[in-house]
Amino acid sequence: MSDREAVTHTIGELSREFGCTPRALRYYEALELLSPSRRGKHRVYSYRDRARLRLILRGKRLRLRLEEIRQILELYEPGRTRPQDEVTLDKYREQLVALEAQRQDVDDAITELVSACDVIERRLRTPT
Amino acid sequence: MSDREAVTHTIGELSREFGCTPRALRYYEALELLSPSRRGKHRVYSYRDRARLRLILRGKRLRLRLEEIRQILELYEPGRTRPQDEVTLDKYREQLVALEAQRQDVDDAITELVSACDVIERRLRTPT
DNA sequence: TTGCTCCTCACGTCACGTGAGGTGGC
DNA sequence: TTGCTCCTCACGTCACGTGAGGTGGC
Repeated sequence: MSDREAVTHTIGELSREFGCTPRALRYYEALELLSPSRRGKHRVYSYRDRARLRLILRGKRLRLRLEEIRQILELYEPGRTRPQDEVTLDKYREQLVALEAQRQDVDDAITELVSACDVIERRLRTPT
Repeated sequence: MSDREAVTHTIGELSREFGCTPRALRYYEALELLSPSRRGKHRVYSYRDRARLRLILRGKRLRLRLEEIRQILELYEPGRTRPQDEVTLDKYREQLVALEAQRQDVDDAITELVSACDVIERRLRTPT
């Protein structure tokens, strides 16, 4: 067993390292995204759990839903094969379409807000 | 009483016209964003209610929270005055900052997704 | 009588936040 | 004994979606 595999973490350590709350880690466990072992009642996170958490948070940055992240994690369990890569690629491309729509949305909102601000500013400048 | 003031709407008409569900209109009422009168138990929406709904949906396009929308609607009840305009302007500017952060977020996610797709595509092209 | 629209609960969704109350080892 | 970190419920948040079961007028 290499050193790397022997390293374990508490829930506090991991949440501090990745900037999330312990509650979030427990929630990921409830959704079966993580399954740390126990020492008594306390959770013990292995090197592999830590790697999975990194992937989970990456998925969140990509704005995937936890359920989608769970499916992707499942795919990468035994060893990568082409069909698994293709499934992941499909999910990513779908998400890309969704994100581009979202960007358009936000851009529209910004445009609308800027002109709304203009209207009010103009009104404030007109004498009473 | 002008024609315009005499026009009323059912919940079904309004939700169809604005592309939202009846449930949403009832929810806005529960939050006191709308307060239609009643004919028996049925809701009757006046011209003014309709105008408020338009403002609500505009706020949603601007990605404001319903509670914030409620505050803005309150400001415009009796007649506009400078302080009210200034409060609205402040809210809008805050929201603009939030939206710009969100756009950056989405852009980052898109960039990350595109390169994640690249990695997988490259792997798929390499022979087994 | 059948359809349609409307009504009021009230639970479900999503990703946690936030106490409450308790345990265990330094 | 005091602090600290951990634990398990379990309710709250936000903006509705989704039945369930019932009413009223054409």
